[in-house]
Amino acid sequence: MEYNFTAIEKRWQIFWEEEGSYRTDESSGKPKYYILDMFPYPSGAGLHVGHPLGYIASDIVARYKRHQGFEVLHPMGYDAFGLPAEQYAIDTGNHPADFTDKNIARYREQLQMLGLSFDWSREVKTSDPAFYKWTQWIFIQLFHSWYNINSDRAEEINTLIQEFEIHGNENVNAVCTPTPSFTATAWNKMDEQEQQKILLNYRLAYIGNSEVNWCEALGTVLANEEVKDGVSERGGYPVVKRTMKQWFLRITAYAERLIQGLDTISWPEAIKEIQRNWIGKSTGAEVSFKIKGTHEDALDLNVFTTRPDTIFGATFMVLAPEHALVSAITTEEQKNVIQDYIEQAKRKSDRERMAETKKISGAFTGAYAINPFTGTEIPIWIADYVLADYGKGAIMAVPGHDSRDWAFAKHFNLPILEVVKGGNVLEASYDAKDGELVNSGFLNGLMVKDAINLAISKLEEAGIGSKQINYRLRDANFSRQRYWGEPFPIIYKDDIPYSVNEKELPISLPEVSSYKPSGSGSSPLAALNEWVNLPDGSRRETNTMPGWAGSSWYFLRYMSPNNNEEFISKEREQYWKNVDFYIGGAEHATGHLLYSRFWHKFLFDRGFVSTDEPFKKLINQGMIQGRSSILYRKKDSNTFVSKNLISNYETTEIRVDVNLVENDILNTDLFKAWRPEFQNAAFILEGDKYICGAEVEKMSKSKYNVVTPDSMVAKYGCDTFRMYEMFLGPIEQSKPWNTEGIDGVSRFLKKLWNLFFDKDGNISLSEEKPDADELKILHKTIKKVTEDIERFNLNTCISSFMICVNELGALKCNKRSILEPLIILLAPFAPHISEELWQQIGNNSSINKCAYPKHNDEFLVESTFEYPISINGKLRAKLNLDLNLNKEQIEKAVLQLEEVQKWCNGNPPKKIIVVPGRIVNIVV
RNA sequence: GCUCUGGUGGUGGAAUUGGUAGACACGCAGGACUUAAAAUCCUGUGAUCAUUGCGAUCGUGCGGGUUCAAGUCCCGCCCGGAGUACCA
Repeated sequence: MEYNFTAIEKRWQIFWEEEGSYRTDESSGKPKYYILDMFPYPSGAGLHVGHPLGYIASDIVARYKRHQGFEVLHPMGYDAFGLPAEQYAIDTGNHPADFTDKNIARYREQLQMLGLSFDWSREVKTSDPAFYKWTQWIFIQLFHSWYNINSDRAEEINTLIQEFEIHGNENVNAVCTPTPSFTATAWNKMDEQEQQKILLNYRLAYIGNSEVNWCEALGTVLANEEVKDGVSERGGYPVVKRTMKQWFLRITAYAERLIQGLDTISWPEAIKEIQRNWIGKSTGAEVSFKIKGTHEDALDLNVFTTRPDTIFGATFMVLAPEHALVSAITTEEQKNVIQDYIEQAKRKSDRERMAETKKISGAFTGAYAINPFTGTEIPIWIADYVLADYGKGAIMAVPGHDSRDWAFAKHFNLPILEVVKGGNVLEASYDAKDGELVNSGFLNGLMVKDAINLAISKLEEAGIGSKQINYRLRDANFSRQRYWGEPFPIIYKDDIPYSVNEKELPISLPEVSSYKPSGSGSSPLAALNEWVNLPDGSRRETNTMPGWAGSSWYFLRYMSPNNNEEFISKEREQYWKNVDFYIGGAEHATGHLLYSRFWHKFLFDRGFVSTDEPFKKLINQGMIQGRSSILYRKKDSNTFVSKNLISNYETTEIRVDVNLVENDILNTDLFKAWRPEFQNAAFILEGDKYICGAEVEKMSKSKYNVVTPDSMVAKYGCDTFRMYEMFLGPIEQSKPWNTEGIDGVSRFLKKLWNLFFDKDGNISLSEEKPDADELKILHKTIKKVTEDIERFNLNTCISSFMICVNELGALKCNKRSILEPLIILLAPFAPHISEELWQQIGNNSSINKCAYPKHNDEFLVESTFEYPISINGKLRAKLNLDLNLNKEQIEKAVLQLEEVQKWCNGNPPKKIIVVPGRIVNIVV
């Protein structure tokens, strides 16, 4: 019987579907295992061969865990809100939902074709009102919460209101927008509007009037994570800073816990490091400087520094141009200079500012600060190398020990002072935190570390400074001026935001006539007068939520996807807890993976979930790149020159569809038919072949290098395709797609198939007892495959299967006792062929229900070992010896070898190292 | 610049605790079967030299070191990929 993969795969996919093989059942009483793939955005292009890499890997683990007796949650769904659908809607006038649903249908079809064991009954999409009802609900919880530093967690806003009513805000220790202090009496006297304004300073979802990333081309603001190199991540349009009223989420409240939590989860070190850097914790001190000529209680200049030890070396101060004190301290003579500089800085876009980082610029305010320890007067400058929104927006410049300050000092001819020994401050700044303090009064003679501590305690004693920790992380901008996103569950009364009643959820996305952003900074929803303006005079929030809102919690929804009463069923949450194993790309390191952790910690604080990290283990699959095929066109002609002949001609390169090329040889007939302009193409061949060039680059339509899983499955079957994707190499590594090697896997499955059939094509298994060799082959494979799945080395599993089948083939083994466990072992990797063979050999229930085979060490015991004999560390001979021999016996046997005698040349060996069961090394 | 990664045959890759470098595949070459091709099977395949046989030397980005023994550990460099970028 032929191995007809098309028929086999279809048959079992229908069977599993009908049988409900992959339905998850929380009542099974088994231990749970939650394995998750990252939420795909269903793009119009569908899947290419790179996408399924992670899906296949997670599917193998899911199936393996089921065989191991776990109840497995392995769901799939769609991050369905997003810009491409909206852009399509703007361009065509069609509803983005239609476009999205069409794409989802295509995605699902492709995923099902791969035999992935998802529980499709749990499929979710973020654009479904039944889903975003709960995204809006979580937002309301954020709105109704504040972060209490004393209890170090988020609490319901009522606990804050109660505190205000009794003690005012004097004892409140919260992560909040700076708020003047008030007493209980004052609070109780305030009217509703005043109280709400104050509460907004404390809420975890709040409205801020601050600088945002405005992207004119997209007509919306973007989060820091959505801006790369001064342009939008999607589309690459310029982004400028602009002050707007926006919703923010107070993620900064969780900065420390987001760092600490990294130590408790099993993630790639690289991703953890990216998150640590993104959060950007730095420890130092806040120091307050008096300004010359102002009174005691007048303006102080506060700075943040990580090097309080170098305070004696501070020879000037620098403020950000936007700093609040600038206008107050600037002297009459310097007013114009400063004004000009501020204007000039304002005009620069982020991009220009970045491009000009090497250019040094600044202006002198005319004012002086007083060094609290020396009394020295220090000139105060402004410069755009100091950022307004980091630290205090002001620094004490120590040119001797900070390279940026040094460059600034050189440029403006300011004094440079050495206060830490170790470098030559006339040549370059000495930034290392290592060395002895000099020229520094009471710090002299101390090493940097001790000096930092002493400086801080002196500052604290004098009441002019304290230890301080700063984070680079900013609160997350949560408003988008877009149509295709979740509407906010917020209405305004007299400009004060209130959450809508939870019973009114979901606030559905209304129909609009135009999907275009208004451009003035409001969304298409703002044009819907009837929707916006409510009968009682209040009005709705018209922004929508960003793309990452739904993806920050979707993995919880899979646990109880149809629950209409709660965002997550309590008992289901108790069972599944969090994701055991998460697989996806590394590109979400500072977006999705950080926001999800933030939301999860928040939900944990508020008692809605019982774990404080969402994803216990994370693996990043590598990218599969495209391998483009290149033709060389003779200049100004329709003649194409084969690759190795191009040095004789002047040629230009063009890319050709990789589907017209096999093993780098162009099918010239297909090429002529590809496009009308190539109909009469001529070729200069090598022999009778046209050899193409190749380049590795991103897989994309425009490069004609897209290979789809559909074409691979049609040609080789999905079992072969699945195994080949795994065989390519370690899952984490990026590599170019190359179809050539797939034949090896295809041959392997045919060889396996043939083990089950006699030469007339009839199924034929022997019931004979297996011999020691056969058992060894099987159990060696079981051991290796099991260990490798546990380590997630799926590529070497495939090699082991190949070795096993090759060895059994050589023995012509067709014994049931060997082949039956083998196909169970293989079932997670190639489920269809395994199920087919399983049922052909007389089993009636699905192979999916079988327990995974366990290896038995007894069958693996060897009695002899072929020792590699090296002389001076180089392999010279081999010798088969009994493993029971002791060191002396081995030594004796080895010395008698002719080869050894030859190398010894009559002299006794200097030294012999014998590692029993491993190696013998002789030093001569 | 800083941080993280990686560098092994013609190609994808293996070597899990310092112990036979190149498993397993692809490709290539030769052979068998065939009228022929495809498919299948067998043999060979790191490089150089020697080839009548034995063999010898080199070899995991480069240069050092530790060790009986280094792809693996240590020190210093080079190159690629990713992240980040005036973060005080």
